[in-house]
Amino acid sequence: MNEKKSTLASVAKLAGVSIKTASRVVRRERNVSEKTRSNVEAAIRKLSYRPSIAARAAVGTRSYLIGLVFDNPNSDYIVDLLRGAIHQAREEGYHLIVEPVRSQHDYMVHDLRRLIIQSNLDGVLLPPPICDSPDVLAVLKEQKTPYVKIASSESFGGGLSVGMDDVSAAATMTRHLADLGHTNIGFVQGREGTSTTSRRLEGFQSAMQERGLAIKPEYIYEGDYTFKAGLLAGEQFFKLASPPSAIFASNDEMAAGLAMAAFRSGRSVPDDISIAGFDDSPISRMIWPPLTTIRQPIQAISQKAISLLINELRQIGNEDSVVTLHFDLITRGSTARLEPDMSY
Amino acid sequence: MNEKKSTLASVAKLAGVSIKTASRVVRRERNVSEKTRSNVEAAIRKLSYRPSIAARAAVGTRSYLIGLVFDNPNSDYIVDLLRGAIHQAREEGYHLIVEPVRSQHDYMVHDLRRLIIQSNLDGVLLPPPICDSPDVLAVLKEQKTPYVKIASSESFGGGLSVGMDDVSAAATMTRHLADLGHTNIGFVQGREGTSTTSRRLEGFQSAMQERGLAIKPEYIYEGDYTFKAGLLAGEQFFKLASPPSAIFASNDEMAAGLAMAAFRSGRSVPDDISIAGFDDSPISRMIWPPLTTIRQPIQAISQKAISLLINELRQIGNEDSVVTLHFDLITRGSTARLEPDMSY
DNA sequence: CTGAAAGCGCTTACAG
DNA sequence: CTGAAAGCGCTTACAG
Repeated sequence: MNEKKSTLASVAKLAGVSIKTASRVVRRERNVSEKTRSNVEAAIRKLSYRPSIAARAAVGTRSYLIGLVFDNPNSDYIVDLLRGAIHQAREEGYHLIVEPVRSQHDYMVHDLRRLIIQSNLDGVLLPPPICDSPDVLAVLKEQKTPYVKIASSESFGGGLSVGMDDVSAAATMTRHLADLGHTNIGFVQGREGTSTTSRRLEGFQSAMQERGLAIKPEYIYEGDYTFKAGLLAGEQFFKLASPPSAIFASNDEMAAGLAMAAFRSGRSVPDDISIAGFDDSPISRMIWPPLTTIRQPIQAISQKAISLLINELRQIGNEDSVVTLHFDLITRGSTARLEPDMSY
Repeated sequence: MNEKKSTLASVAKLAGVSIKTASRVVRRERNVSEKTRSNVEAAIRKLSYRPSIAARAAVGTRSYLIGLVFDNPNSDYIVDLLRGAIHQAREEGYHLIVEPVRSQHDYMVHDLRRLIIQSNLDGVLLPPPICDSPDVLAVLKEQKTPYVKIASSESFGGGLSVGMDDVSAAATMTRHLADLGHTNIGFVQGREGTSTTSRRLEGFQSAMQERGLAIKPEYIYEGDYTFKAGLLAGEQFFKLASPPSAIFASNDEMAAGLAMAAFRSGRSVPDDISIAGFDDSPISRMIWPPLTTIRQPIQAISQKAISLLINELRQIGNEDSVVTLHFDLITRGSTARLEPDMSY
């Protein structure tokens, strides 16, 4: 109950060494004898000592502050990212400074520069889409501030990067639908110009080819990641003489739109039509039946990103500057085996 | 471009005063002559000086760190709260430490205590539902850490509190439906036991009475804030011999479920049935037609909350310890005037 | 491998 | 109304 903050001095005293030596152990420097190290470590444990970030930062060279700069309309994504990043940062003795920006505004670059200087940020975490902003990367380079990009398009701008394999995830979903017996599979694309859009399409196409299934032009709809695009895609598909028996949308919102279109045309999901999404966003569980989808390990991604960044700051370095993490196929009620008597 | 961090010493030098006096101006203390003050303020502006939070914190008494502790599944709400809080905190020279917790876990209280001690938090911001946790309030009181509750149920636990008038918001929405000519108005409640649920019901009831409209028991459905509850509510309403011509759901997800039920029963929104939600959450714009709803000034609420908290920390004090902010009625496509020939 | 000294940018008592 | 001094908890050179 009566916890009190312990200091480096108290640790040093308990271990019978100088403050400097205690500091060396805390900071995992070399040149400490094994015996001294274990003595100090025992004292640290006993006093449950954690270095004061404030004092460290006061010294000047480092702030032990990492910025999470975001301009992303998807709050669920951001909060998940935040959870992973906070956890890892705290683990390594860093604080996280969250900064929401509006990338379309001119003063965004100015604000960012000010934030970096003012708060003396050691490094910055860059989720999409801001990770693909040349202006932002230019400021970071000008300020010589290290950064990690999350799910960036390719190796744009260099630097550290953590992401997921969209191509193989989309291929996995496509194979799932094929495995359920579907051969007429529709696909709804995301917004043109974003890297996920083309990579998810690529995964769909490669799996279709792999299974020897035809990709009919009328089964591909150019969407934009909105519910309404899914609704329109569904209306168009269901007007066809022979509509697809399964549709894979590039995200969950469009899949929800497809489900709405299905209901409006009197079709039942998944009995009459299987629908699959991507992202495992909350809407995938908000509608009925819930959506089969792809889950990204968002927290793991941001944890890894922080970890790469801190290794860089400590000049430990990283084996790979680009890390790709795995995804999960989540099967729920919106997809089902194609019943032979249902096909026309 | 070549900005550099300016220090209190540089400000003092430029203004021709001691560091201590410069500090007094920065901290808005009394006992500084008008002339000296304006000199120092000019120097501050010229050097665009901002105090180093780290150095301040190193001194010990204050950390200039405010914790935002949350356990809320609604990410959009949290991110909005975050925007307002970050903005205001930065404005006042504070940093925000974000801490996601899981209130059902036993170690949550332990983690919170540790966070407060470790990071030496000056104060804490408590959004719902954690603002109603007796355990959390107990830790805060034990640590003598000031806090502000957001949208707390009544004056539970004392302390500072900022929220919105749910009763009057629900009444406003009900009047809107009555003004459109609806007399048979259904209502879908939220989850039993939460304070918003009873307050929104209360607002509905009082406005109905005010307009002399009957509240039929079969027009009230006990929901739980989920999409599915809205779906089930709709199915039940539409089975009635004379269903309502307008339905007001206690949140947007349930309203979206109602819309889905309407479509499935072959009804058109808003021509056959008007539907209204509450919260102005993203789903209200994700479905078609978009929902008429109530918008809470979430960012303004968290700004005000931070401002109250900091006044408390500075021992300036606040006029009111409980602040209620206003809401907006957002009319969109899901509600329409009741056409005489449509009523049966 | 270990330590005594100086200093980070600020604030808190204490004087005048 | 204003200032010189001491110190916050740590780190960075510099010695030995």
